[in-house]
Amino acid sequence: MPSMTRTGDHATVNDVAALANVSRQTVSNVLNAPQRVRDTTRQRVQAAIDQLGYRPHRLARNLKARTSLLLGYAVPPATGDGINPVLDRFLHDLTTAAREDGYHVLLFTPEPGQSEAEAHLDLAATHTVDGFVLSETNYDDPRVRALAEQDVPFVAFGRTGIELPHCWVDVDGAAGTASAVAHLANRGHTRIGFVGWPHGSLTGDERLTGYRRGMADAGLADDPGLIGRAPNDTVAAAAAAGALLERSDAPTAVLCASDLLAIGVLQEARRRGMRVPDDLAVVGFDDTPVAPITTPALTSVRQPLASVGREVVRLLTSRLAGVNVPQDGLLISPQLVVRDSS
Amino acid sequence: MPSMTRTGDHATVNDVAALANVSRQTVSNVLNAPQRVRDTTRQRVQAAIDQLGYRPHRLARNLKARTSLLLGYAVPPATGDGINPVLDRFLHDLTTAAREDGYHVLLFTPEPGQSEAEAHLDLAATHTVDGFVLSETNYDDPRVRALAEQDVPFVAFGRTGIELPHCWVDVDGAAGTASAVAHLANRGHTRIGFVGWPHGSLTGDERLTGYRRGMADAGLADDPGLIGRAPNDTVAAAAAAGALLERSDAPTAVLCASDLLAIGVLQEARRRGMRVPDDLAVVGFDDTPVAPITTPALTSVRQPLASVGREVVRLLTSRLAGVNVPQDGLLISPQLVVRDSS
DNA sequence: CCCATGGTTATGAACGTTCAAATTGCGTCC
DNA sequence: GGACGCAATTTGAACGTTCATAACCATGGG
Repeated sequence: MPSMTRTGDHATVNDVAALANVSRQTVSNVLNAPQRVRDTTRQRVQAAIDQLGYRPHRLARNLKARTSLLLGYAVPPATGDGINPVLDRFLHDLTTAAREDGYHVLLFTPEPGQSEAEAHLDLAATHTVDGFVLSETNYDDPRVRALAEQDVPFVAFGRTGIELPHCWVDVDGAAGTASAVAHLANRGHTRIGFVGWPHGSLTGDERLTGYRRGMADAGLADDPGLIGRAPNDTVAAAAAAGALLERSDAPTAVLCASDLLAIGVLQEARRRGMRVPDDLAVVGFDDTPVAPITTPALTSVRQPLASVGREVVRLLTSRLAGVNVPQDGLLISPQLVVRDSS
Repeated sequence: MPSMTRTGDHATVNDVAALANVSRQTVSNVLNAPQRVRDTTRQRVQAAIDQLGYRPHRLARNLKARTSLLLGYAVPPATGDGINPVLDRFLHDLTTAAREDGYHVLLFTPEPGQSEAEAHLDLAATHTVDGFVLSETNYDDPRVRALAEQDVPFVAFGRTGIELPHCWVDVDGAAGTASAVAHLANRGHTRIGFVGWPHGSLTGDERLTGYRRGMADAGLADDPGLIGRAPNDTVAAAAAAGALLERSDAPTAVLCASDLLAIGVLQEARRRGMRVPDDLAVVGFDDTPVAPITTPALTSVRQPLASVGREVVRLLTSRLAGVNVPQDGLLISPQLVVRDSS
């Protein structure tokens, strides 16, 4: 059995110092700068540490060091329907990357009646966290504006179009859709449709832009009649797909701005008795966990969330460590995962 | 424009005290016990607080109060395939409930080479968190054993079979599958199959138990030939379902231990040209976000994750506040969500 | 006139750690 | 042999807050 006793409350540097007959500072040095301590003393102190099961008190250490070693992340409000592409995998990667740099992740939500931006500023002002990771940004994101104005360290996963200098990391959605179009063109498709979100979403606009670029690159006509829009649910997507498929010059392939939209398109194809991919090829975006288990398995553009998480944390912790990080963006290319639907 | 200046570093109680011509303790009282301070003084201090934009320093306050006001949660390792039923929704509810009680959630993962249990003990010993929330427990969970032995406050979402006194909250999986069987029996099914996980999972065994109880309650025979087992992926589930459907006395309905298994069963049914629910009814478990978007939409047993999160946090914070919480369990009944597959 | 009273404010200490500077120990060089 | 240099260790102070206690100050009663 281990010698750890746990008499109730925990030992402090002073307890260790008393037991080892040294000063508290020497105990501190054994832990933080062992080369400053003579070997014989170090061993004596270490024995005392082991005997008492001493662990330094994080709050005390951090207060002195004026750092919390915490990165704040506002857990996004649950998006009623649909599969959140981010939370699932991203948080794990974020947490792991943070640990590698000596940080932990603090989750929070705004108080009732408090905006997201206010909640962030509040945690920064009280020194609860050292910096923030943002996700699911959009045009003119108020969080980015507020934090950038107040010089609070943060890195955003996603762009905002805001001119204030700030760090962001994003997946190159345009490159993703463009490569999906190229893939479909290679398969011989010449009429490739697109089902995207309504106007006003930066991510959505990016993905549409990439689609257009991909069409141009493949030498295909940019026909507005090939483009449908729907909010992010399957029913709306099915309706939008239906409208495209009604046309005399209906597309033989449909690229979607999300997996959820793609599932709606798959449902509409099945309803019409069309076989996928023979009669209609379908490609999604995000490569959510459902993509491999749709029927047929969905070809989708995979977001490299692990890389994003690592880069976001690396940029943020570098800045927190005083490194002069360039306050601009980093684009990471996604990768097309080809399955049975295309 | 606001008067907040942010000259760089933040103001402290001493700065406010100096500006308001009072002692630091009076400033503290204005914030924590306003009734002790004369109105005129209080207003003068408040004006100074506003002018300097003073916010108390969390670390300092918590060090003095000997509490971190953090609840630790180990973000579960990403389950390669499949949809994690927990992380998505549960974390949001957990965070919100924690905030209501004045706490935040701290995410972490074990260091390489460190067990989950060790990682928990480490954070407790360094006073990084005040307590833990566990999820995805199983028989004889080493985390529960370690934390209970060391008297570290925690509440588990899920049972473990461990005899040491400890708090847990769980969804009554047996009640869930039993009610699903009742539902299927009401629909006229007499041969109801079950596709569950391999032996050795407490959650899985519970759900099987409930299935058996439901069959007995409905006066149906407990036929081992109606029970299939598969690891939690669609391919294995399809194979298991195939085996059941090959039998001469094949089931007309199949209840599954998870939505993912149910999706595999749906795929197998489709492969065989069976119509759901007419030729085969299928019911899942967890009501993951994919359930509404399968074809046909999947009937599933919904876990009341919001309630679980609230209860878990309430129990934990009560214990942390010194309330003598009974160290035992709380079972919450899930609710069947009937959709098109049954 | 002095002291008790009770409300209000101020002071010292402490939470547990580490930084900066002071002190000790000890071999070495002139 | 004493001053010097260097390594090892100790001491005082500080991080920003709050607790416990002391001091202050009017007011009213004996």
